[in-house]
Amino acid sequence: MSSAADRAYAEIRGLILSGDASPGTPLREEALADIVGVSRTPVRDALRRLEAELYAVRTPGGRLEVAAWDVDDVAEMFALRAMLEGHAAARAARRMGPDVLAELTACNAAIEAAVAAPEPDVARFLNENRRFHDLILAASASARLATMLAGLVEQPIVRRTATRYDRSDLARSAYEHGQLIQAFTARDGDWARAVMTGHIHRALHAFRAASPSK
Amino acid sequence: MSSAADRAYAEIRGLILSGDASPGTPLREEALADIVGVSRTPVRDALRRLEAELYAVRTPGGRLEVAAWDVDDVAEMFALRAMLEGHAAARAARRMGPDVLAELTACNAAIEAAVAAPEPDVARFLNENRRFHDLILAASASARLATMLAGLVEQPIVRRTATRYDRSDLARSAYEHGQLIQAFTARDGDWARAVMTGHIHRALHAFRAASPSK
DNA sequence: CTCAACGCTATTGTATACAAAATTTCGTGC
DNA sequence: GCACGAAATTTTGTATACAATAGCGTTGAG
Repeated sequence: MSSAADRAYAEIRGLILSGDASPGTPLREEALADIVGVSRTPVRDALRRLEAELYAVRTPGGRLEVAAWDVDDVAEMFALRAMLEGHAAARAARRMGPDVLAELTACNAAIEAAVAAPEPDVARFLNENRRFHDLILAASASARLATMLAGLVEQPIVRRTATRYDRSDLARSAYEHGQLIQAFTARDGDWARAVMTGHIHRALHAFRAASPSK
Repeated sequence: MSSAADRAYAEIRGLILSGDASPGTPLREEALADIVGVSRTPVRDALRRLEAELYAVRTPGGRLEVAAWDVDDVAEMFALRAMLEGHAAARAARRMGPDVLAELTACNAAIEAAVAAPEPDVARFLNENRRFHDLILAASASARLATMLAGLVEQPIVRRTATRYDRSDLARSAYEHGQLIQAFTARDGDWARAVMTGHIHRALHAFRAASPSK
């Protein structure tokens, strides 16, 4: 795909998620173009994507600024993720082939290894966890689901949640993945949906517990 | 908002939904710019939106063409709508104020009037039906839900479904709306979700029944 | 001193020109 | 006649210039 527009997207998104651009900060095309080192055109493309994903919101006059995500917004994102990933798991269960099943099993073995290490390897946990969920999403074979979930799975939020996990939380996560694999093996969509929904909801509550207010 | 880009979006979307641009038709920026009567820039904006909403898909080489929606895709859209609008109804039930409740009641009265007419007024039914669902979506107070549902509620599909309805189907639809209002009055989110989910699923089956194959 | 109206500036929207990439077509060798 | 490759053409990506519009400050009157 396009290089300049993608770099602009990644860079601006990084500015927002890192907090360098705090909520309410105006997102001016020319200023961002200078920062990224490209012209306004690819920056505009990037801003449109960020707007569609609600990283940026439009002021009455048509200007863009960094969106403010409060705790409720994040909770809503988790709730939507729980529904959509649950749906993805149900679809995947009906479509799962032995090859994907083997990949998932290997992936979760890596997760368990990361958890079982003397000092839990959180970075590896996160990478493999992401891969696990991506495999299921791919197996669900729904382009629409993939598009909708793209803007919903915030690695920075997942990370903030996971870094609050102690070893037992991480182990529980791996255990739930194991249950998912069982549900896939049994081709039981309802079971897979239930496990996945619970899986995400537990993450929500871990995030909530780690949040300051409310 | 921007005028040229919006007109381009509406016009190209119209070409796709009307069938004038059949699935697989290449969407070339310059040709579309000539058709709409604007330059490539707003056309590009429009195409990006259409791509995000999966009206257009990208070929390996980065070119865009009209997406092919088969029956399964439409069924998936209904399934996602059922989940998301069910969620919206549940949220709305917890947030519903007496003013919105009154609007919904009036709106459904208009729907019942359209159904009860000697010759059912399908156009009015569709308009008020859309308004009914929009009111609930607004009451759910979730910008993210609104964004996700925007590309999912295809009026042309809703129309194709509704035009297959006989009077009893239309009446059933109005009845289900009445149940929703009851659930909102009782502030019962679970009830509202259940009714809304069923409401959409019934529409899916009406659509399926009217579809040629499968 | 306050408020409103005007003009200026900043910012986005649109058009066009140019660069890069991909596809197609034509030619050449086997 | 077919396959491979290179050039030409088409198409998209990027940059820049221009137009339109919203926001803001200033100035003047009441």
